[in-house]
Amino acid sequence: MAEIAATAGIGKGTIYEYFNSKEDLFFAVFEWLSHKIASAATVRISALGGSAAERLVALNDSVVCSVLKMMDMYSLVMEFWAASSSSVMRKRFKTAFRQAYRDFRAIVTSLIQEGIERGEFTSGVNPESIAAALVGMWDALLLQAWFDDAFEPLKTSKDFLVILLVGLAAEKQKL
Amino acid sequence: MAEIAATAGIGKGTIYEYFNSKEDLFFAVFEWLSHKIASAATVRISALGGSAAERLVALNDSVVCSVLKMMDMYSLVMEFWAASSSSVMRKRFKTAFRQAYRDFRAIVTSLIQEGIERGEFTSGVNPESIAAALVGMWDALLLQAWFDDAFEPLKTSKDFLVILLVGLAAEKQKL
DNA sequence: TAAGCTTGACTGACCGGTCGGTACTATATA
DNA sequence: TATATAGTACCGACCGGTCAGTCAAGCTTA
Repeated sequence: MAEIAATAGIGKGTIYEYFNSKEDLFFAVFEWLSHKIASAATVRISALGGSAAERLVALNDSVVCSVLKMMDMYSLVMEFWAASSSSVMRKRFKTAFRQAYRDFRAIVTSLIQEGIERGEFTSGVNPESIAAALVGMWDALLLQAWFDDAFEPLKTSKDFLVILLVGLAAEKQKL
Repeated sequence: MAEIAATAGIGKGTIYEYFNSKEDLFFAVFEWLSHKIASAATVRISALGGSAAERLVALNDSVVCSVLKMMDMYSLVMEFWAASSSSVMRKRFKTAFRQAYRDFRAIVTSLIQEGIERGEFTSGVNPESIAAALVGMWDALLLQAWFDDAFEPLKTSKDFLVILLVGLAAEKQKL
């Protein structure tokens, strides 16, 4: 807290004018980063033209690139994950994370759903499962990149998405 | 440390007969869990018969199920991630994680590589990218399950794998 | 000058690590 | 066999450092 106050150029006591506790401040940072990532990553999909496949590729690029740009903050994400497992802060963080993941999955789900309705994607697919896996993949590729400088999350995700899109479009080939 | 000693039914000082510091103990737990997960998840793939696709499905089931069985320890994983971002312990944990991910990716990569050589999978694919995404997906689906009791990682991963396998096998359809 | 804002020295709970000491076993010696 | 010595495992009271949170004193502003 002393270090934060010093960095902010205020006295330690002043922090407590704005936050009731260190945990409150920590949670506020979590929400701030959460919104920052969400708004940076989620390009206005509906505004974007093109096929569902094209938009999925665009979303992939946007998510991976924007998180890569703030890779220096990635350690924070891990701190937040840990917070969601700490007995004291668990509830708050767990709830927030659950909601954040649900929201993000919902966006991707609707994009895939639309692809099915348009006839681009096979109807045999469960949009929610694909969305969850994609969201997870973004998370995890960035995590692997954090551990390994040699790892290329953008290339990897693009390669992967190409294959996935072939699978999604399978029905078309039967026509 | 006092609590750990109490739980172990030994005195606090005794811990230091076996570990030099709290961090050393923590790292030992990390290595223990690391091996536990690796050996539990990695079914003897080579011993397993069947096509590459079948073995990929088997691996998927094995990984997801075995981690689900030790879900109560999942919070530990998050603590370890956080440790890899903490300034003091960073190096050790980061290195270990990097290696663990590389090892696991290598297993999956070779499985996919084999599928390509056998002609099951399209040669247009980059095995490493697919492997990284799969490994990431397992990680991230379990993470989402940790946050959300309603989330079904096994079902999700199976659904997803089906679509992915269609994409991977695409070349075959051209024959 | 009064009200409100800001501050950083201070407090007390907490915790990792230490150390003097006990107890028990194994080996060597007489 | 009895005794001495050495090695090993164990213990928990204690120490010193750390840090979130407090509050009386100083400062600013109207």
